[in-house]
Amino acid sequence: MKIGDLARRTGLSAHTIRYYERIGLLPRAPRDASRQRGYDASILTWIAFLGRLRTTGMPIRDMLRYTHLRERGPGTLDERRILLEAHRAKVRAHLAELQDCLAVLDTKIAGYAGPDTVEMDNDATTDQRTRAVREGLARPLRD
Amino acid sequence: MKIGDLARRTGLSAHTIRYYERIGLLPRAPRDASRQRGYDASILTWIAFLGRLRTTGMPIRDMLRYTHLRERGPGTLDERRILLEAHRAKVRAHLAELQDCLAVLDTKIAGYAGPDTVEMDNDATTDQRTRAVREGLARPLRD
DNA sequence: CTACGGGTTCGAGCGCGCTCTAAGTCAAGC
DNA sequence: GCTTGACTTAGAGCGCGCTCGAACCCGTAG
Repeated sequence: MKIGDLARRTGLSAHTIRYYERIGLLPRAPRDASRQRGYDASILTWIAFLGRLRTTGMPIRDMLRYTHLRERGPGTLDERRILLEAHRAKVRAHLAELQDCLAVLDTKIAGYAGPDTVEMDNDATTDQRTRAVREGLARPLRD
Repeated sequence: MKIGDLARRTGLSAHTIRYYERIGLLPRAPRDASRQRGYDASILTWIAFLGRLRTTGMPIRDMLRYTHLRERGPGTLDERRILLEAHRAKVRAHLAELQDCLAVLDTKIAGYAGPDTVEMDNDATTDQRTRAVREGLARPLRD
């Protein structure tokens, strides 16, 4: 598989793939007679995994740490697990935070849609009234 | 309230608060006799709301759009609602994606922890053996 | 033979969201 | 009066993760 094919199959650009190789996220691909990279299908799973790490907000420097541990072989399993566990904790925390923000957003949007409107400056996150609204103690306001 | 107090109370730096004012996310604060900004407690709720938008990944340019609509008054309520609804949809999608990634991460960590550590195919430059393992032709190795 | 659509390298540039520097003003405390 | 420290401005700089440009090399189709 050439770099263009890989790009199409991963959604990364060829530029990005070369960049990942340059910084060490991807192993140096073997070149053919005209110095072009040739990829094995196995790279797809690794790229997909990197994608998960990226999606969950892992900085490249941490992906590199993981990658380098992996290259050092089975002696680094514990370290890798620890690294992933730490990352998982961050992802969970972020998830919780997002869910919280989403609840606020829901409340606010519900306020906009409310049948009765009092024009007030209430662009708050969780002020008294918003909390009351969420608990069904008051009707939403628009702002 | 002066900018330093506001910084302490919001977790933003004074630099960032000035920056937000400069770009229009925060209204121009009234200055005192020595040109220093004086804040009213009401700014806290607005900053908290901006924080929610930021946490949920809204780019500054969209926060600006919202801010400007808000400044134009009640005639923009519909537009604001639409903007927030669109944002909410993105947040929900992102949340789902994160949950999916988290599940993968859980599986992978479980793989590392097991007494028989199974070679997971998302952590591999999938070599011959790994492919064989996947097809049940060989026993798993640690990598 | 030539044009074209890939690929290669190296290094510069970009968009984002801050973050900091420099040079100055001001008010309070010793 | 002097020091300290928080504030002011305009504007430069930074870290991240790409993204692109320039100049060149190949192999194949017309």
